[in-house]
Amino acid sequence: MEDVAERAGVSRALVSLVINGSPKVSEQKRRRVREAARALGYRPNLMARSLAQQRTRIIGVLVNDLRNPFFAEVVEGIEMAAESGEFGIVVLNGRRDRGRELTAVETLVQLQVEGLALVGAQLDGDDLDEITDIVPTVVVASDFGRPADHSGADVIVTDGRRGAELVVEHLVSLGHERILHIDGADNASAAERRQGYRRGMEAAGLGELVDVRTGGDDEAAAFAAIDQILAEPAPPTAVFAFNDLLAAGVLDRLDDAGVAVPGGMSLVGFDNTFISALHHLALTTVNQPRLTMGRMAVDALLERLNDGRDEPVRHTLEPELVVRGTTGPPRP
Amino acid sequence: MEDVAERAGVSRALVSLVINGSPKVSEQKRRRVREAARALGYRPNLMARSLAQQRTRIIGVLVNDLRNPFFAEVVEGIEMAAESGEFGIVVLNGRRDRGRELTAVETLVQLQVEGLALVGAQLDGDDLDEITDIVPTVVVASDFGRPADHSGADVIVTDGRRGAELVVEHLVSLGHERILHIDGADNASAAERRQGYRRGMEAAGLGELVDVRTGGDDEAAAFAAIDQILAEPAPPTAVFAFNDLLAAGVLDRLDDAGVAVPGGMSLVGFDNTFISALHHLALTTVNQPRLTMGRMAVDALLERLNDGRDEPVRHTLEPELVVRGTTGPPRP
DNA sequence: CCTTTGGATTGGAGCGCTTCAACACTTTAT
DNA sequence: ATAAAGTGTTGAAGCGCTCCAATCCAAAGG
Repeated sequence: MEDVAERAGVSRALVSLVINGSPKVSEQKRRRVREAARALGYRPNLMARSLAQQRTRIIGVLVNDLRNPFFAEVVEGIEMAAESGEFGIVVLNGRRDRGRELTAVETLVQLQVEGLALVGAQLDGDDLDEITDIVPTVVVASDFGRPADHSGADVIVTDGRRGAELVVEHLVSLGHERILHIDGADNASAAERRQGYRRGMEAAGLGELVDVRTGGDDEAAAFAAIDQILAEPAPPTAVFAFNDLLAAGVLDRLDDAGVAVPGGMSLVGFDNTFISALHHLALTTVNQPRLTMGRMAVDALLERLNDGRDEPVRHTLEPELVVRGTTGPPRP
Repeated sequence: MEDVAERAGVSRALVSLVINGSPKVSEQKRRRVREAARALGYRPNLMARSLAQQRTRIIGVLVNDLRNPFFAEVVEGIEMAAESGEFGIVVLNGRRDRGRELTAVETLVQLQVEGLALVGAQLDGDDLDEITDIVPTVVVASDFGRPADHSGADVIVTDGRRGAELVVEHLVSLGHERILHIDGADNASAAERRQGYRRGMEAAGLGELVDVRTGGDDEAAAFAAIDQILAEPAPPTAVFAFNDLLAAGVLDRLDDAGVAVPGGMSLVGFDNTFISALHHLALTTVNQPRLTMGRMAVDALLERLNDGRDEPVRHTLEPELVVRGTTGPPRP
């Protein structure tokens, strides 16, 4: 910067003004500075600028698992919204590990991000409380189920309970009774969907038949559960899997076992990722508006940063059942 | 930091030493500083630290498209390797747009990243030359086809030419002759695969039948091409798609058109993403060792940063044909 | 001709940290 | 006892930038 100033025959302060597009600089000097900067290949040091300015214009994003297309799309939504709000984002990958998530958050905080978006985080409520004290936070696509007044974080979720209910209703309307749920284990949104499943079953008078098995959040997690289920005397006629990835695993395993879908077993996923739309899977699933969720997350953050809101908000989006080819009437 | 120093009754310099784990600090003061820091909830400002230290220990990662599981996994490989090299990474998403990639690189450079990994970048050779002058760069999973001495960037690729040849060889060995290629349009690794396809066809004496159609890099891009192909008098008996995503689109469209796979048409993808492994697709494809690519990319960067290497290296990994269920003998 | 006004420019302090030379104490060797 | 050699600790400079108050200058007003 020093060099640029010298070459342009002005002070460092003036260079700063030009770089930041201040209106109160004469055309002539502006040109000279611009030119000098180009000639010297000058690029401002973002670190120094942030330090001096006492702000970074960065939103930190912690994502549970980048490989899951669902999260990847939420992140894209966040990115696009941040961009139009003149913010950059820094994405860190928790890789499904709470410890890693914690250090990732620490890194982001030290990076002085102005806001934090936790996408599908595994953190627990206490972690969240601590974080919220430090930096404006929005939780996306996972629910810590805290009373609104307890945690300071904003929450953007699709109603997982309702989504699960829709699934059960759909299956019941097809005539299913033995509907089993392979859950997301300790995944952040697993509890809600479990609950929705239960309520749906009870509402249909099927409370006795509630059956939840431990799954996880990828294809592999489905294998053990399915093997076990098929070995039992009275297997279910329908399986509701925690998410599309898990459902894909279920589908594979059923295929291995020679069980036709939906002829021998109906199957439903969750998330409506592009995978479920592939014709060869044609997975019945529940849609979550991913881009919208990302956008709303950023909006929530910006309201805090720009408009000074400081009570937490919670936006619950409506899930939508997407019926494709993996659900049908139960086998006789 | 000031406050911590005061509370612990020491100088700011000492606090710095403690934070950075210097061995030359007495146990007593170390404890006092630690305690004061905890009590005050002190966290070092990474920006200030980087500024003072004149290094960031950050590797910038620019990725072509986060939604493509292939890239997401390469990024995971990079992340894991960076972590063990005591580096952090910052991931920016180019979203398949050269302009956005350019500004992303600019952002990363201003962030003072110490190294840059371009994953599947769309940038052209001149862009790359400029970037290379500024920061150590490694190009992953895309090839600018520059002579080694021309660009200063390291390159980590799977041999796309060879991969495409393997595909053609496989199809030819099954008896196919009318093998068509739906390419990746102007995607960074499209040219290599096109070339491999051509060479494979020529080597098999099928030079006359070379037929390349414009595709892209996701499912949607396949539709137009397939519709057109099926409308022609003598459709091919096999299609080699640029990547798995595109192949999935082809599969869908063939399905719509009532063409059986592989009975009526054989199909091959590229990348061996988890999608191709789903039993219901069971896509024959070409594997790229994604995690290894990520690791090698970081290694290349670290050699430059830590060991001072400064001539570019190029690592070409061997592709591997993965035969699944979408390829078989041609229809009669 | 002198004062006012207002826009353009600049000096310098300060952002939170690291680092290095210098200093203050101990301990050990002489 | 004194010098030499460690150990721990600190003051202050400096990293690259921003931004405020101060200054400068030219045009306008009296």
